[in-house]
Amino acid sequence: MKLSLRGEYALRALLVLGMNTDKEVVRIQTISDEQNIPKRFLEQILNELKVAGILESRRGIAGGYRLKSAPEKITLAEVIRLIEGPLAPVSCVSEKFYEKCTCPDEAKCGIRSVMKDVREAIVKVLEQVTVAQLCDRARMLEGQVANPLDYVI
Amino acid sequence: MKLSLRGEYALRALLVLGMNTDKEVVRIQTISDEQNIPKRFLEQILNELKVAGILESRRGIAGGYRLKSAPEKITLAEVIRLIEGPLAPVSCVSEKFYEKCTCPDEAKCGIRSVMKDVREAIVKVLEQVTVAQLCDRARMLEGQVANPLDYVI
DNA sequence: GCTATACTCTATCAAAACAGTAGAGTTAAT
DNA sequence: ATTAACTCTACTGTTTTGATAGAGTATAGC
Ligand code: FES
Ligand code: FES
Repeated sequence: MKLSLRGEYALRALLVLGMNTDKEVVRIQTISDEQNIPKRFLEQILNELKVAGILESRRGIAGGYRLKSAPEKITLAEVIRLIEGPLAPVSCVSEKFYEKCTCPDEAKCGIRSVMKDVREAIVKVLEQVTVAQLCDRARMLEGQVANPLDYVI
Repeated sequence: MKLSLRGEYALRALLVLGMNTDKEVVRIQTISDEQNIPKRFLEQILNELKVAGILESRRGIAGGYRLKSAPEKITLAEVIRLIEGPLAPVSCVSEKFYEKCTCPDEAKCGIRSVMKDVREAIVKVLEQVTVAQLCDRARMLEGQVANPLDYVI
């Protein structure tokens, strides 16, 4: 049930980019330093996110990456699906990456029934949370109030 | 976020054993046939479940496996934790298998905050569902009413 | 006691996934 | 022109996964 490091790195990079939407672009080196991610490995991941249309880049000496669309538009679910594949614990309950499994009868499978619930629980969280919210949480944890409205009774 | 085949096989074997609590024991061969699981692979898995105290076995010509405790006592969470390890998507939010990750500051990590929610969602399902309930679902899907009480208004 | 059959234990193995490294190439600001 | 950044493709070592193999041990039934 684990996320690969590749996936974790992708999310952590997006967090950095989300925190720096004021800047034109952020360099790979900066993200790499800030998050302890091997630079050459991170290059691949960011490029993959770019090809997928989540990031855009500028090349050359003042180059770097930035989010292509608003941080509110990018859900963690889509990022993880892109990097990792299915969110579902077994492929036979996956919506986007369905594959039938070796069970004799999918329609009567108790495991499948439970795993559907698990998938739904996971998806519910990850499709709701956007990069913007990820950043809000990070700001909150740093003691900076992200949104004062949260504290109005 | 995927379960390995090993874990899936374990659950499917437990489903069969749960459906056959009336019998003294069930042979590996029977489970293997019923669920399309490679027999020699399944042997290892069942033995692992036995060593962990979830199953018990009888050897010899009338041998086989059965659940050691009541199907209501065995949760899917404990089985998956045994076979697969952590339920959490990243190790830094795992309760039973905690390991710190490469993030610069765990306490201020937005990813970690979200992944905690995901872990909780997964655990909520898998710690609630027992082998008994797994069997109920399977019976339900087969059109047999598992428990007539469910239909009393 | 013998035998057939089932579980037990350890080892091995091929293929895939994972995590990372390397190098040559392209772009663009100065 | 230079330099510092992204780009693209390939490779490599390690670990995990999904098995398979073989020798050994227990037991029911004759
Ligand atoms: S686990 Fe996929 S159908 Fe049974
Ligand atoms: S993901 Fe583990 S602390 Fe950031």
